[in-house]
Amino acid sequence: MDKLTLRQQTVLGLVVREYVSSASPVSSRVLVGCYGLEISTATVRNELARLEELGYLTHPHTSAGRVPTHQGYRYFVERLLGEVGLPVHERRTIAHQFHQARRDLGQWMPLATSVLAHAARGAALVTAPQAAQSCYKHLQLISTQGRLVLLILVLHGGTVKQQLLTLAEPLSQEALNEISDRLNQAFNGLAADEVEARVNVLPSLEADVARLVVDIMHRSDMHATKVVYRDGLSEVLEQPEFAEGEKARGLVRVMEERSFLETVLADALSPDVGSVRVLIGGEGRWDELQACSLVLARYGVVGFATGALGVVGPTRMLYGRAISAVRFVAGLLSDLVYDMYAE
Amino acid sequence: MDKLTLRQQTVLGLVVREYVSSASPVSSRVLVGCYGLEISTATVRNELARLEELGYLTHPHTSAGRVPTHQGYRYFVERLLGEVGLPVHERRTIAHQFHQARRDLGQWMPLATSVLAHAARGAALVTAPQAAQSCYKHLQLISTQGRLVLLILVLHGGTVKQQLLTLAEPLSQEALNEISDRLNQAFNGLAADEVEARVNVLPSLEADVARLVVDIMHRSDMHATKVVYRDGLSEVLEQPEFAEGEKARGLVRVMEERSFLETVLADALSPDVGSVRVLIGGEGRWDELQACSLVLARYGVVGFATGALGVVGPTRMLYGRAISAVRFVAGLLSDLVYDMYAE
DNA sequence: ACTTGGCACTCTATATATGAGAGTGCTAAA
DNA sequence: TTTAGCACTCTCATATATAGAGTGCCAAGT
Repeated sequence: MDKLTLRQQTVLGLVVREYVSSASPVSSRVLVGCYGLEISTATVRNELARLEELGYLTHPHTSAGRVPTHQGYRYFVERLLGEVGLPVHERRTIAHQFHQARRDLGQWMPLATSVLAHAARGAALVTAPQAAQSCYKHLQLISTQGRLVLLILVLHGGTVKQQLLTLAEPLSQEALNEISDRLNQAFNGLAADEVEARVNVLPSLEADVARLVVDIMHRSDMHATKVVYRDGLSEVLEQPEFAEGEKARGLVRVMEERSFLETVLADALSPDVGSVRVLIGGEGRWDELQACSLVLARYGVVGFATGALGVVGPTRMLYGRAISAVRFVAGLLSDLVYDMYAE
Repeated sequence: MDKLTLRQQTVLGLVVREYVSSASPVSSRVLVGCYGLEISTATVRNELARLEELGYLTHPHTSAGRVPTHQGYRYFVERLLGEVGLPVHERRTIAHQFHQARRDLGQWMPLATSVLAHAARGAALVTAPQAAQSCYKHLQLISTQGRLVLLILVLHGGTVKQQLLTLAEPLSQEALNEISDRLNQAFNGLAADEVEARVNVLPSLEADVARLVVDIMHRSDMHATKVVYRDGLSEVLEQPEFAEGEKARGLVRVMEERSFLETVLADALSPDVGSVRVLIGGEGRWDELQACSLVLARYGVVGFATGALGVVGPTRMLYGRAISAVRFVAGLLSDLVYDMYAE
């Protein structure tokens, strides 16, 4: 695979960079003209032809310049890109935005999504952190009207679940408080199964509530990664590859189809935190992503809670930017998760 | 405005219906052929010309059929549409879906959005209910690590706010529980200002927490209607008016721009619950919506909490469907708000 | 053996012309 | 007031010509 000569690597790198920035097939002339190669266009053409034979480039048609293939992008990302980072001033701006919003948990996910989209110049996807195992923290029953009661369940890590339940007969808020207190005493820090094991020793009403709690916790654990936050789609649609209506529609469909995104994330994401995965053109597994690349990472603390985030763009994407943006935002979110879960 | 003869009304109605279903300009021939009018094409042409003079129809070009103008759609919606309702089996399906999810508060908004999008055949927007005035219900402080504490605040109506705070020195979970209990005793059922008035009589630590609570409640009250849930965008992009890339992009931009949608909702929405507003082609006020119509309604219980919901589609939209879907879903959500807020 | 200038060749994109078809507007008669 | 008839206009699809871009390859040079 690494049979490319140094000059071929240079040429391939230049083709990718030029195509990414210009969006039109790259000719031998601009390669020599704009990048000061010390060789003639004919030589470049020979190299281009060789790179095409090897599968790194293609031709839209006979008299057009070269365009990278998926294999070409992959080689570029893995061997030519080198270590990249977001510019310092951009890192600072982002860190500042997060600092401003740091107290308000409700803002973190939307902010992360929006920031990621802008920094990476693509569409951003972020899922909320998902605990490895739900762990009971606090419960509160709140009377609304008649027999209808609102159950607020706080899990370890700050996840909040809201659920309605209907009592056999109305109870005062005081009575509900007492039940809440007793359950909090009994269940503090327990996992779903441990709560379940203690259900039977409780009086019937409390047992009912506890069963509901177990149910909520189980559901919360089973939930596959669920895509929640999206932003920056219109930025991607500005790209010429989506100028045609049908292409644009395809992308929007993909971005709206939660179950599809979940599958892709689950399939493509490495289980460990910190490493960034690049998925180019669907990697032959997802036709819908033929024209797209994804840059994905997991964030959080393995064993406690993790979430996923990623950037979607055309295959002709600013990989350097996207990768460093994903890495940076993942780091910020991991810090938050660490703060929330560490004891 | 109501100077149209009965026959003109019939013709206008047919043109709108036919154009909505076929998406191509309507000729006098199909009008007579498909709808069994007892008059000749020439007569129809005269009526069409008259309707065009009056501003209800236009011509894309000399030899094309007629297309409704915004004014034409408005007349249709206000005087020709009549009372419409969703088919019974559809109502039943939707009611069933809501019934299934009725206990899980977290599901209501996404479900409402998705259901609305499908029923109305358009893109749906739904905002979470916003209390007229925040009212303290319950607070819980949860220790995470060191001096970092998670504050969970439940407001009347079930809204939950999560916030981080940093203590001057670490406290045990037991100590935090005691503080929570004391504040809950003191503040139960109070509004933000009332909480604020009692801050000074508290010991310093509790006063700090209380000030934060006041801050959260104030922020929650100030928040303008905030668009949160969106679905069905790709359904709208299937429509031929968005086949061209630039048109599609425009729509996506509009749907992604929260602040814009907030403005439109705030401006166009009537303050009372129950009435459905139809906004056609931006009504001259919003150029970005030139090609779109919105069907909007407020839901909830005035004085307690209300939210907004709406459908976005091309001006050539199924107004009857959209209006009845919006009305129906608004009713379901209003019931939920009623359950949550009524005492 | 590699590099390079030169040139024929291919394919796209753009502009232009042409004809069929759709649908109207108008006129004159019922 | 309605209607049949017909000329007129405009679009859309198809065909054709042309300019330009860029390659592939050959033959000569290093």
